[in-house]
Amino acid sequence: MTQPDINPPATSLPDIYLYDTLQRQKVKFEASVPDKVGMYLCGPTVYSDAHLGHAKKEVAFDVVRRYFIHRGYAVRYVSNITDVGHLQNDSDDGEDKIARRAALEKLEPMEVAEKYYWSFMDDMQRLGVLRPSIQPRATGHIIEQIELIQQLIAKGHAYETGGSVYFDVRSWPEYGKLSGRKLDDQEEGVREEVRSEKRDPRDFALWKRAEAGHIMRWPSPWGDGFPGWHIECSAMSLKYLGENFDIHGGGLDLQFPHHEAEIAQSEAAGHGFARYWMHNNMLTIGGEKMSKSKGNFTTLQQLFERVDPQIVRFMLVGSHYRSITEFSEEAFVSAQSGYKRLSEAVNELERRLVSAPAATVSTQNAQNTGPLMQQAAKAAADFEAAMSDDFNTPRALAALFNLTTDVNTALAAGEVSTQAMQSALKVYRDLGGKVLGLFGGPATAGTPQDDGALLGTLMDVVLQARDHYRLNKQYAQSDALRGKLQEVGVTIEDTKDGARWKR
RNA sequence: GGCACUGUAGCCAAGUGGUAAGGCAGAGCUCUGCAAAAGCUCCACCACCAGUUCGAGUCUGGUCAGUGCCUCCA
Repeated sequence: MTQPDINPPATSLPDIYLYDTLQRQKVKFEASVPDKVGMYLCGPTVYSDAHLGHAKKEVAFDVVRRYFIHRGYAVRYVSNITDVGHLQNDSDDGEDKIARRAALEKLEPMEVAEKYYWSFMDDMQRLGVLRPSIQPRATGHIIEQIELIQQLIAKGHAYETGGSVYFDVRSWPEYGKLSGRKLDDQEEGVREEVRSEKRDPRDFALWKRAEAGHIMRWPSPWGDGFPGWHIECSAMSLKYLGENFDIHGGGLDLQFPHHEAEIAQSEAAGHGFARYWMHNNMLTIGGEKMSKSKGNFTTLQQLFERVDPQIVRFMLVGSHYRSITEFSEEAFVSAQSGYKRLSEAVNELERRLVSAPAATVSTQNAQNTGPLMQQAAKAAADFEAAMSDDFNTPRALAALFNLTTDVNTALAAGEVSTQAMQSALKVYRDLGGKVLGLFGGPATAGTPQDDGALLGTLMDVVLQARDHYRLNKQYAQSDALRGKLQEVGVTIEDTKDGARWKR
């Protein structure tokens, strides 16, 4: 992706408010270090292909990041890759997810991690998700994780037993503050614990002893083993973002126990942790959460075979990140049409700007400058207001749609000053493009100047032939030509400036 | 069972107590040889009941329906 440019925000731009899960309300964002934002996002466990639910999360936080950049912040965006195979469940005989996959695919565990890591990266690139500033891997930070565990043991918040180390939940009264759980409330609900080495069934593993045959294992002060699921995020965020970094993000389903455990580990070890917590809601299909375990998922690769990634992204930003997004085939048909409406307006503006350089604009067209200039400014202001209010992308999108009506109206009315067209185009490019991540990919409908010179010339020939028929009122022939072209995906539109084509 | 959350037009989806954004689909009209594109117009008793208020989709209580987390999950 192109790097967003430095566009110093006007002083009148609204303060940014975000919904903090910890405080359970929208709060004004204030950076811990002026003009800088440190973000940590829980990344994928790379043992299978990413699906649409992962895309919702990645796009949601990508937009948050992009908006901060737009507002002039330098963002350090850290998103981890979990390449340690965590257990399928909490019992001793649970299988390691990556090892299981490795056996299935007859690959080395690290081959599995590599394969799905790159598959994930490909998917994200196609979705227009900016690459993280730092993308640390869990297996590359075993030492940091061990150190953190040692700190917890030293402070009496963790204990070793039989080669495993557990976090002592009872030693940390704040455990439960993020998810609003009280230890005693849960007592009833916790299922019977098979393993007896924990002091309390809710204690969670920081380090697990590797049983014989467990492939992914590392030496530690407690013998060969592997890190618990939660500790990597605490260790890596501390290393790359330091204490009291700004924003920690992730899926709502990670709120408990994962994020709860992260906070407990970091703070019990004596480190300040995230200042704001953001959680995206789930993506559903048929009213049910799309998830790997339910098997009701559509992988991004499958999806991209029939839906343009830009359309997928457009659909995702069409609902708020804290709302449930209902996915259906109909949603894509709708998104396709909606996105086309926006991108056509962008294309049309570009076409006009190419064919009507500023120098040729006569002063009598200046009357058209006013309305569109103001409308573009209003769209930008509406967009900023929406995004500043907890990243309300649907409302931001509505501002672009309103502008689109204004643009189409102005263009249909006659010539518009290049200045007005440029300011409208700037709204699409800077806000829809750089902030929402749209209009950047291959989804943008091809314009003649994008295509090879040969194709352009050929089309000119075809259109000239068709014009000839039309001038002679040989409509059967001209319509046949149009029909043929439509069959191969080329649409002809007759305008008062002559015919044009697009695909 | 515990803890959260949601219920807005055919579909998707915003909504910060003051006569319901936006998109898709649909209907009519304008433009057009036709079509497409575009524009204009039309299209919601905000799950239900009660309360607070001059006024409630928006606050409070209750009812119904559904979802998420409490076990791996974005």
